[in-house]
Amino acid sequence: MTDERNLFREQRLANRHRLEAMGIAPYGDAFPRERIVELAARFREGESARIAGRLVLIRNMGKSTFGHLDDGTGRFQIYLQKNEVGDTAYEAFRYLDPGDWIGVEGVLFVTRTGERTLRVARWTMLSKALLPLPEKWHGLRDVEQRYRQRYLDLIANREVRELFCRRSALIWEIRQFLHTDGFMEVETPMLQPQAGGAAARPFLTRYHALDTDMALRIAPELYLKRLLVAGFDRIFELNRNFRNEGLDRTHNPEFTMLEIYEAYTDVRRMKDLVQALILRVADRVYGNRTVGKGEQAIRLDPPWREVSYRDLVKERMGVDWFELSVEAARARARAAGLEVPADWDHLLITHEVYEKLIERTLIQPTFVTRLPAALLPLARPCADDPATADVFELVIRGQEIAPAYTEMNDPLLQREAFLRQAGNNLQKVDEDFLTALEHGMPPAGGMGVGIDRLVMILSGEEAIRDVILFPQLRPRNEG
RNA sequence: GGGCCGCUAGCUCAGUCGGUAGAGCACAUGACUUUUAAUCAUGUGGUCGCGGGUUCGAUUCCCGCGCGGCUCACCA
Repeated sequence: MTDERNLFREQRLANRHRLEAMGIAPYGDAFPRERIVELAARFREGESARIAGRLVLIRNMGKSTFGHLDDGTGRFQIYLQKNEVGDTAYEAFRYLDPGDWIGVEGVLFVTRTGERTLRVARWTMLSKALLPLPEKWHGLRDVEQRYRQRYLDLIANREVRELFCRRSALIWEIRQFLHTDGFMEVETPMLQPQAGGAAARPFLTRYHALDTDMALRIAPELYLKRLLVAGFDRIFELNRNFRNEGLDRTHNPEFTMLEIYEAYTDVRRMKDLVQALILRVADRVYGNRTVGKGEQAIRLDPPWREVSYRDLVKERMGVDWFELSVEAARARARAAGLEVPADWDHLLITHEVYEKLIERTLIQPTFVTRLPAALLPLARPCADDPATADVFELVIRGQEIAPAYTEMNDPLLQREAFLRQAGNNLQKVDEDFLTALEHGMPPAGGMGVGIDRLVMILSGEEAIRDVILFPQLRPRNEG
């Protein structure tokens, strides 16, 4: 396998040496040039042009040769004639291989079959490729290689390239939207002495200079709230979180999260904000409010359904669900096909019902409101019912896209909630954060938006690794 | 972590009911000065993922391992 690969490499190395023997440097210098996308827009026959790119196709016809140049903005056909470029330059062109980078200049014309083409007067070597491009008919299909050598995937598969261009445009659009709305982007620590703001296993590491353990953040929440204490009224952070959990179709250990906080508001403002944000990117980046295909097609046109957690559970498990004894609830959940350990209380059973039987059925955008306060220590309880939190979860295509809270800002209640969550393990309570709260945090609404999942939904993709350029894979080891 | 499936030429794939393998593209050589996944002719290219077992003989059957995919579990 390696020998075979080397054979191709040897042939290309031989071509490199032939070029060098002719006085042509295989790795050339900067080459000022016009982008192909711009050339295509201003094309006029007879005018001159200067472009550069990767030579993706070569069709040699004896004393003339056609090729296609791809510069990342587009593709353009080039044409060489032996008597035009001269014997030496034409001879040297024979030592080019598909995948090489070159620069060309010449005059524009239209071929007999109507294709816009550059007749090359001079060409310049920019970079020799020693390894071949993926197959030109079928592209690169091998899933493992697509992820391990994503650059080949991006060369060979146009739709993959477009997906990542859209992802970039989406992120730009979100930033622009928020800046226009008066939000300030901030950067808080990714390396934290104590991971907080969510319940997940962190990646742990060692900081030698301080001789102390550190964690990669699982969420930026507790630092962003410190900034609310500082008096910033509209802030957001758009960056990576790290969670040391399983790897599957919807989970990557590092993923991109947008967190937004706005002082003097609550969860209802977040509802309007997330809807406006998603519609903005759907309109401007995807140009469509219906995304995905078939039964999975998502209609983003408002209004979006809003329903309480309680009502959803009653809808699925019976109106008397919340009056049932633990034993009766357990029996009914088991009858519905769930595995329910004997020591679970009513709250845990109910949440299992929600996660396993209900959430995945919510395909169209749905705000699930009033979740159990016991599960959400960082949210403020509802005024009319302290057992439920004043929150929503935006669910689309069965996936949680954006949780939003009216944020907890009472330091005493916050401490109680932390202690309940930590099982009175004092190690886990973030005292620095509680101290900040004791200095006074204004009432605020806050929200997290899972960017990878949002891109998945808007792009109609089912696997998170298809929307991450370099998804996590098991490292290759020697055989 | 469990279950199932996959791994054959550089790429995309076929195939061998157990007798060491094929196609297209790519690559090489030749022909061709407006081609379009150029065409035509000739040719090169493989430890059939790795290791072990059964067998006269294993790419094929069995076991283990590696990597990947799907799925279940875990994951507020």
